[in-house]
Amino acid sequence: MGRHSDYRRLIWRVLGAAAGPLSAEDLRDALAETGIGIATVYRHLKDGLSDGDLVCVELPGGPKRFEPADQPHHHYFECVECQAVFDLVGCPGGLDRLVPPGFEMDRHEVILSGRCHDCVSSGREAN
Amino acid sequence: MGRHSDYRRLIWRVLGAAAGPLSAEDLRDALAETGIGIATVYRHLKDGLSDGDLVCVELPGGPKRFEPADQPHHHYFECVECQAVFDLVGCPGGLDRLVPPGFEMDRHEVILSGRCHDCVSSGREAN
DNA sequence: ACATTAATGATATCGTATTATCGTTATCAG
DNA sequence: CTGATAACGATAATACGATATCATTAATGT
Repeated sequence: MGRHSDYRRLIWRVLGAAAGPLSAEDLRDALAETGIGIATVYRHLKDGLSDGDLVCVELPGGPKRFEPADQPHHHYFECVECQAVFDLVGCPGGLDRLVPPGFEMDRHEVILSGRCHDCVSSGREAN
Repeated sequence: MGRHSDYRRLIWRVLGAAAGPLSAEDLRDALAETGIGIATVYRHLKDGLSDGDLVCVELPGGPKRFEPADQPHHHYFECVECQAVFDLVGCPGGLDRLVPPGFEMDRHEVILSGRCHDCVSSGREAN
């Protein structure tokens, strides 16, 4: 095997412990001490997608983010200050009544945005 | 004045008649007969944003889309077949209860996806 | 007619996220 | 030790949306 075949394990561990989906850069930063290169991060993320272990989350105006595939249906909160994305629990009902006649909905996404706990309590302000 | 100062009017007319927000490319295609260039489209869109006449809508994995600013709060349906985006009327309630303690929500977005009326009735299938 | 100005189109350039290339290095088998 | 293999890092290349540049042309005023 190659030099550090445990990078994959490290990435999985970081993703598993995260409060929400992480981007490739987030992961590289989280593992900066190990000296991991961005190419390696993308490689493992790609493998994870093919293997079905990871899912990709796209939010408006940001890079692709990734999280373990074995999570129940949920949505996201994006902090406008620190750009972090947090998983939310639960799902609002009543979405079906928004669907126009003749349309067929098979997915939905709910994205809340505002300031996260840390940014609120540290008083960071939008400018 | 310049050659065709009515491009702006044309763009506004197309946006006003559209079933949802349009991208710069959508607009160029809609006005293809006029020979409008993509630079002109972007120029007028940019002006519209500065003037507050237009708003920008970003959906995951797509280009920026634009629509008139004088519309009531609403959400979107994106067709996975033809990629068109449609305005929806109404807004599901109960989003506040998704906000974790200590977080402050100031915006939300709801995006439904599936197949639009035309793609359903014409039998186009996802592959 | 002539000069001025503003709008335009072609295209070059940019920014950013992502992927591909390739030489290097660690690990392992014989 | 030697050769093969797989993982790696640096970085070149790509994709694509958006912007900047610049010469051209239409409308306007004189």
